Amino acid sequence: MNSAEILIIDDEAQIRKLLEITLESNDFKVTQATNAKEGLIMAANHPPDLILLDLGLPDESGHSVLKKLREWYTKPIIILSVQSDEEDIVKALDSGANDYLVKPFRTGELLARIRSVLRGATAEETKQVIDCGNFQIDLTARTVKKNNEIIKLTATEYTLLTLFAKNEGKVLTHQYLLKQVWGPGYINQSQYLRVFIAQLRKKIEKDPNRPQHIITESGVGYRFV
Amino acid sequence: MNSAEILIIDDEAQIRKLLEITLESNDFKVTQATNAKEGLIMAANHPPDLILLDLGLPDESGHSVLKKLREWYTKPIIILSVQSDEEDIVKALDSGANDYLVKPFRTGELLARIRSVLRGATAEETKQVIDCGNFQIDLTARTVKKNNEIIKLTATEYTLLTLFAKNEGKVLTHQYLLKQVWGPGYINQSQYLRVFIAQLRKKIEKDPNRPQHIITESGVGYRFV
DNA sequence: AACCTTCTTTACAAATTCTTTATATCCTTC
DNA sequence: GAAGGATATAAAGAATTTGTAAAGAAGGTT
Repeated sequence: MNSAEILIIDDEAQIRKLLEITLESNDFKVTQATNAKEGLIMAANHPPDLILLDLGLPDESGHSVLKKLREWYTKPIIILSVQSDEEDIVKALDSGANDYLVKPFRTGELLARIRSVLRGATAEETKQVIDCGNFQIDLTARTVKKNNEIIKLTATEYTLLTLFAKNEGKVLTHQYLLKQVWGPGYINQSQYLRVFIAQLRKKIEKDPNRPQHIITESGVGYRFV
Repeated sequence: MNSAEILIIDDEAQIRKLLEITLESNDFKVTQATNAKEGLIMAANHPPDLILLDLGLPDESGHSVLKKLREWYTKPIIILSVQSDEEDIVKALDSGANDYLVKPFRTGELLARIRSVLRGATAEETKQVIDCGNFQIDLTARTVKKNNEIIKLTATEYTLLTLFAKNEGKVLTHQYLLKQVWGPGYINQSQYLRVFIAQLRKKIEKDPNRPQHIITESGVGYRFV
């Protein structure tokens, strides 16, 4: 769900390992560079959503790397540095860094600061949409669209449809469907199912008489394709 | 050249004076509030470009003030606090603060961090007005206009409407709406919702009998389009 | 104190959805 | 191709949910 990509540019193996574990356990995708040259190449080849940059690199000044990155890279850059001098912090922030943490840093705070700077950048939420060709189910908005028009479904119809969509290709027995949608006490009310299947087909199928999505498996249940 | 307006919310006169001198000598325009209540009113009456918020206010928790501000205020907020606990920092950043400085802070660093967050804010278009075609919601002014005329909405109606506007297209359940607008203890008071939905529709819909914005999703909740 | 605004509660009307019934259609098996 | 069970569909009435008006309560203002 998170899956933002973070590039770590740091020469200390210990720090890189710590960051890797911390970030990956928080659903971030992590790539790593051990020096300035490598970092700049990796950032250019595959621009990440955020860069964690150490100022104390062996081959080039961190401030210089920051300036080079900011010539084209517009997404957030957070500086990690052992230097706590005001001069360094001001210089880094004025060169385009979004934040500056002094090592050793607290991982919880780092994560919060990462979330904070990413908030502005990745404002769009990941939509969960199931595409069924003929129509689409938007799970976050809880709507079903057909030809870009919202189809009105009752609560029960929607529950039934999402149950099908989440088990595409599988045969769902009458008992299972009745139990999931209406509850365990309704496993004998097969007529409910027939009524609601008919209503659903009327709403989503092109030709309800020849259903292409909700297929009946006679004597067993229904299958969604 | 700068002239960005900064609101200081802090009860310590010394800090306020220090900030005032520092900021004004750097071409910022400064306004001040000495407690939470005053701060919220000043921010609402004349929204500044940035807010410096002290967490240790006498009349209300700083975290609470931050949350109230973030309900409508989209520009940068920097926290100044004597608290250096990770818990406080994470909580503040996750509540929408853009940065967090521990007192005593270095003025040069503060200025650099102010420049940093202002840089991002001006780059992004801070959308303060939500256009719903038929009418517009001005989040900074806390007003709703229809045909360029201001519609009078009560506080509750406004909260409900902005909640809808911020989640356009999504179905919001009764429970969610009740929890967000009235609080967790009210999730069973669906009648409140019906009354206020009716009032809102009367005010914003062309034909309240045939709502085009607030759509009811029977058995589930409402959807705003 | 009288007034105004807003919130809360009540009562009933209207709309929607669910359940049931009735009947038609399909499919399998002999 | 006929019989019988399973499935499909329409339409009714029953039940639930939602909409609306309006009265009472609470709080703030003049």
